[in-house]
Amino acid sequence: MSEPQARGAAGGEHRVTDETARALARLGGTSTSTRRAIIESLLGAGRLQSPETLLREARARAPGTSLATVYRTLDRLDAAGALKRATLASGEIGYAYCPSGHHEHAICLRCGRLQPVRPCLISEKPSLVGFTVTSHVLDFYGVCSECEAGDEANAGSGSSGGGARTPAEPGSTEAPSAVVG
Amino acid sequence: MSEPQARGAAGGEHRVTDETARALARLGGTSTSTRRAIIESLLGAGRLQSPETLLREARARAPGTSLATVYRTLDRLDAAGALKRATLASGEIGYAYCPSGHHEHAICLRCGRLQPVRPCLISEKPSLVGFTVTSHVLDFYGVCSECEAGDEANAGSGSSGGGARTPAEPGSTEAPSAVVG
DNA sequence: AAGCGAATGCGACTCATTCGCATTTACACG
DNA sequence: CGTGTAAATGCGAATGAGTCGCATTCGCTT
Repeated sequence: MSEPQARGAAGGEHRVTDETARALARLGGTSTSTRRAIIESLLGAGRLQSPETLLREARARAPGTSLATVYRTLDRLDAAGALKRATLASGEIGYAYCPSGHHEHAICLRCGRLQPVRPCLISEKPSLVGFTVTSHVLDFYGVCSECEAGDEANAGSGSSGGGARTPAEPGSTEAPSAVVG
Repeated sequence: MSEPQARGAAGGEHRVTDETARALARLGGTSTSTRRAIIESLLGAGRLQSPETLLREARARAPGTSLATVYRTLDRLDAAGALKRATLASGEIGYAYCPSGHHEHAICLRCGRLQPVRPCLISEKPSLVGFTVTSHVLDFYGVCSECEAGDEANAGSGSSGGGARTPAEPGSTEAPSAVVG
């Protein structure tokens, strides 16, 4: 649900634009206003977002944008190995842009916030007999401090058990994108 | 497309049965023949399998099994944190059972073979400010030696080396040949 | 300014996954 | 060793994310 509590991008204006250009370039092909709108929505969020949300935000920048194009753009990003996809605790599927093949993140299953893990924890390949590693994904699932705070604030009124829903069970079905190098 | 392959397990018969019982217990609730059939199909594979394949194999053991129940069983396994789900290179979605919350694997994107990484590379949580980690997933994607061998065997006739994008047969159930482990 | 191929919007379509409900099964109890 | 009851199942319909085909529009090149 969710209103994304617009996070003021304090100070990063220029950098965001820069990153947008880079992402746009990654897509290959021509650079259209629709694509820019989608990329900007993706980058501005800093979290996993549903295609619907992405569409809404993209339309704010480029009216008339269609859901199909949102998916097409995500596909291209995925082909470039720059897309993160995960299923949140709510069941919603979220997408996010992740630059430069960095695929180690901390993911808040409540709000979808995405935080890169630095430095890379897996810098060298493990010794796997009979297996050629081409890429890896390391995800830490959990709850960010803001969501946790909201939790406590809500505790005591109404649904107490609701909080314990299905938060962090390990088996969340996340789907890796085939990140082909 | 697939060979139900008479399960003449030459060695781990007993261990498989044991593991099956454990998995069955994990599901909670009652222990039905349908569930056992599904679990056995899941365990016998040692790789990511599509729900359709799972259904076919389960039916060989318990005729009349329905796809809905396959999904229901997978759901329970997921809730218990014992399910691995991934999309293979062919686009097929595969499911596999992974015991005891171990979530570090080497995954062959061609054939879906799953190989646990041991010992756990991530034994302790990283220091992530403002984030409570509840679980993690570490996957190494690549190609297993068998698929690679099949590749070379096929190479030479046909397109030039660039290829590689040729989608291998979806869900090719090739002959198992030990080694994994 | 004109030409051309890539990109897009729209709506129909696919297909994995889920649901509702009547029926069957597993297990507890007497 | 029958019986009762809640859980589990099968079936087919329903849902919904994601894709496709095609006519139109847009970006870039000349």
